[in-house]
Amino acid sequence: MLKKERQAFIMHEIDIHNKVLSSDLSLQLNVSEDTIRRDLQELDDTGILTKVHGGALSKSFHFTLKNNIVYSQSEKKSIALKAKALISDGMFILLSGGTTIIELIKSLSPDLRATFFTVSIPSALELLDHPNAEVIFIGNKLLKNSQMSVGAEVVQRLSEIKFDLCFLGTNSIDAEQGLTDLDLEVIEVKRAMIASSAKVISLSISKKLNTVQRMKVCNIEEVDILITELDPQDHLLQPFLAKGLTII
Amino acid sequence: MLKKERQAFIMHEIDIHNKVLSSDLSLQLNVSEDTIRRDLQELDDTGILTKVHGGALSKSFHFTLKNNIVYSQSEKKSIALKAKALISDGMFILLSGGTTIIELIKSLSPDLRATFFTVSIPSALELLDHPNAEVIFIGNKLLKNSQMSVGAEVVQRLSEIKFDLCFLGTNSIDAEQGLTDLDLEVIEVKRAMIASSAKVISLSISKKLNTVQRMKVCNIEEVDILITELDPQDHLLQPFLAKGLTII
DNA sequence: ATAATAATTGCATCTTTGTGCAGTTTTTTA
DNA sequence: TAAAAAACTGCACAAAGATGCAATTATTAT
Repeated sequence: MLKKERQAFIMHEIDIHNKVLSSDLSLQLNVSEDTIRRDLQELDDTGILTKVHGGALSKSFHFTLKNNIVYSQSEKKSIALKAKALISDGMFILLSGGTTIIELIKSLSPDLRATFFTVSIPSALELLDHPNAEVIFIGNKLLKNSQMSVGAEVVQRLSEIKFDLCFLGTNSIDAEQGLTDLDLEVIEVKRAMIASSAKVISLSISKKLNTVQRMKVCNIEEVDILITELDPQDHLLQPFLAKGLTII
Repeated sequence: MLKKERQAFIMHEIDIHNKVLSSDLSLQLNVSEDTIRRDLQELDDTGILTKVHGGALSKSFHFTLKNNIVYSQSEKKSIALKAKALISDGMFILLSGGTTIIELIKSLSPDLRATFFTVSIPSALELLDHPNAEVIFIGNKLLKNSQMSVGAEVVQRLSEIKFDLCFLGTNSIDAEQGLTDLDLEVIEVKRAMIASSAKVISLSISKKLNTVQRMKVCNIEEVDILITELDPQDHLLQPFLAKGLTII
């Protein structure tokens, strides 16, 4: 294969995915990573992509990244690590949206082979970066703000599948009021998610504990496991323990 | 064999494969690689191919690489503007993935009120930025590379809805071979998209015209309208006109 | 037709380019 | 902060390219 061909392939990949990994390209094109790095350097020199540690980004993507630098919160990372331990090979796992869930996906071992279902586009995109995850998006009408699908069609599809684990990036959780949320359509979907799952796990940073929104999703008893960044002995968690939840 | 004959053969190979290797040509034409190199140099001087280390590339191929960002973008914009004119309020519109489709979505008037269906995540995300579009994602298993959903479930859902317009960002379109693509699962979905739509519109930048991939999606007659950045009188488009397509 | 001239081609030689590898340094991650 | 991943550097070697030269082939003029 000609060098220019290889570089055209790299640009093609960049067009599609907005990013490339040196390691992937090395495998796909059957040349050493050094060669890929040299190609990326050349392409960067001509200015049509931006080389970064590990690979390269499209010019436009790099621009957007620079404009919203996200400091990924250490609390969410700590929650993600605890949640990860519950997942094993072969499971059917249902994921909601939310930054905590994104952290969980990022922290997954690349070797994990499981089937992930989600109704959230950001979660789906993050899952697609995982080399061995089977990703299934339950689609229908999309909400503009939350970028998740809602509606009867979604509820129906969810009811047809039995999931091992359901991870909810929870907005508001309270020992008395249970899970609550803002949007009627979101609530319907969350209820369906909970109903179809053997174990429901709520991921909540501590400041979301004991907060209540307008509309009820379900009672606290429907949640099996609550994961926060706090120590399980923390006094904030005692009401949930009393309700029979497992705290991690 | 005359020099001109040899060079004609080289150009023929370039037309078919978009590239040639000096070593291959040397064997096929039974002359030394030096001679081939001199031929390629001459052809490069006249500007009808681009000589590179190891062989030569077709102009269009090289063009793609060199001007990836700026130029092909403007072609796609021109296509998007022509396509936009076909859309009006209240329509049910089905969109594939691809950068040309993204351009189309970006160019839509903010006042337009229509319902958009898609199987492509990038298209869905772009649609969500439109203030008045109703966005419906037909979800199922997601392909890692193309970020689109595939599978029987998708085909089934598509078959249940009747769309006014279907815009396909076409990979390969040929007057004789029709639409072709690389991936079996993608083909199944595209077929279902075409079957459920009153009008099928193919958006193709000119360099995708008269190219063929491994697997057939449908005959050219199934496509109603072909939109390119070229003038409808362009000779490249005559074969499609002859097949009864509307050219814009 | 044929000699003179010009163009084409292959080969030998030297130069440049492309690629992988080993050792070291930098960056990222746990 | 230590271990792992990625990057960089210099080097070796193979592949491809350039160039001058001689042999062959084609073209032109007489």
